[in-house]
Amino acid sequence: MPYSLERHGPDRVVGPGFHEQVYELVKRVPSGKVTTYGDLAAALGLRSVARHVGFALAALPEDRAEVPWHRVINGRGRLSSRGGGAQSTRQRQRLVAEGIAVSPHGRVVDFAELRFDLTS
DNA sequence: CGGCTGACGACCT
DNA sequence: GAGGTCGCCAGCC
Repeated sequence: MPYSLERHGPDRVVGPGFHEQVYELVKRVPSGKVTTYGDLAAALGLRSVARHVGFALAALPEDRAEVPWHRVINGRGRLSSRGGGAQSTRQRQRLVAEGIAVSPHGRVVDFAELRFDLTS
């Protein structure tokens, strides 16, 4: 079973604990820059919770527009959002709108240089 | 308390 | 590059 709002409704995942910490961290990523699930996890002090960072973003409600979730990609510099393809397309368009080039394969061009240092 | 599920990552073939 | 395996652990039944 994939993620569903039925089980992980906004009022259940937003607010307490982990998810909210992830959102606060993502909000620090400036326009034109990107970060990774692993970096966010490391910034939270738990390298191993990268998967949960992804899960937290998957559970991000539509009304949390202040959280730039589209700037979060995986450690290999690729877009990995699911949301049934449409979400991935939206992420791509938002990145391009910020001046970030994305290859046909979904890889962020010059990923290493656009990668935002969360610890700075 | 036990089991399940992953927007991941490191590593291997 | 393209697949597969395994470890990780918070939040939800």
